[in-house]
Amino acid sequence: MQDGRRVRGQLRRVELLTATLAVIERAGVAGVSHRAVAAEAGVSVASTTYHFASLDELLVAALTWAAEDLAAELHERVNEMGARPADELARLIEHCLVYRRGRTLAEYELYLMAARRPALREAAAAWLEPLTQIARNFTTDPQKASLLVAALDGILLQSLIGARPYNHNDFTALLTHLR
Amino acid sequence: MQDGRRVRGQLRRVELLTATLAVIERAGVAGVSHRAVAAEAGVSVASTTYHFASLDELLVAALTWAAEDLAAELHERVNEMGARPADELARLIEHCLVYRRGRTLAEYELYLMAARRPALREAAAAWLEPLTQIARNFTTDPQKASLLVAALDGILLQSLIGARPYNHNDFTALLTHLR
DNA sequence: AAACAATTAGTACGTCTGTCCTGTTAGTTT
DNA sequence: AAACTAACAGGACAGACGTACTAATTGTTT
Repeated sequence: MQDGRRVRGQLRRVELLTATLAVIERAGVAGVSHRAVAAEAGVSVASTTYHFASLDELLVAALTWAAEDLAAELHERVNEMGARPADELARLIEHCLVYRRGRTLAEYELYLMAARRPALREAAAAWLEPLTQIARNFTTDPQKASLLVAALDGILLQSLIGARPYNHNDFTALLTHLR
Repeated sequence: MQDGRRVRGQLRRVELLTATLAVIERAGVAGVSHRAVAAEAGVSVASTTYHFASLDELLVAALTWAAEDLAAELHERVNEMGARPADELARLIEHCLVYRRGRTLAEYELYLMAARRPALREAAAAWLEPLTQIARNFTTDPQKASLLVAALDGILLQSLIGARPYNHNDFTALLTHLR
């Protein structure tokens, strides 16, 4: 049988990771500290240092965890996507930019972290995997698919920053060039 | 006539901004502190706090300054670009990813900062302006042009992270879909 | 029940941080 | 020359930080 202490520990580990994501949504990666995360989770500081010896370890874990989480969510959406992919793809982007805006921004901040740590390349690449799958669902041409993945990244980024507001019709119009 | 003290002050201001960019290239935005910047510039701490009262002010100034700097450089390249735009565009991207890799990464970190401060939206948008111009040089269709701008952002980002290595031929092949 | 292990709480230490304050230098104006 | 001011240096302060250490708590094994 499972050790009850360990399952509780794993639960708290997840609590700490979600708390970390919450902190990042609110204050950015810069706002992450053992104390801030502990406060967010309603937990003692020692508990965070127990599960994640260093801050770096915490951030790395948060990145990989967020990547898995996003992959799982996107995977669901991929399965539901069939009839009118352009419209549904647009709705997905809108979802990321409106209802999940903070989370998406947090993901991009973590995403960029990977550029400085080779150990995270794999996790960051996994991030793109479900997107690539969606793209291949949209068009069979592999070149157009990878172009679409890049464009999705760019559109999300630019809209997050507010340099270019998101517009549903504009976006679906763009997609017609990639069928 | 100009005040000699002020012109020296402005020079030091620029020195501090380039030092800030250098620190960001080396250690990321997270590594920026008054002391780190002062050390990089070989200057006393008080000098940085004199020119930029708060750290935030320093980062904001660094962002807008970097944006202007990049815009100026891209503007030059736009003028030289004529004969074979696809190839030259690919060379530009390669330039950003190889010879200017650290700087490009720094720019993206600052770029993302704008998402949390509405005051920076304008500066971030200015960042896209020369890119847009290049895109319109490449194709007359405005939709394809904005698609290209987004794709450029995505490709740069993904290559910086190392999730997708840059390949010259692949890239020029992608561009054919956007003529 | 007793020995043990996983987890949590409280706390303390040294370091680095942002920022302010005081004095000093150098250039400008009158 | 004297008053003034922009620019700079050095230092000091309180606070937040990462992290290690010790004890207490809780669950498991024997």
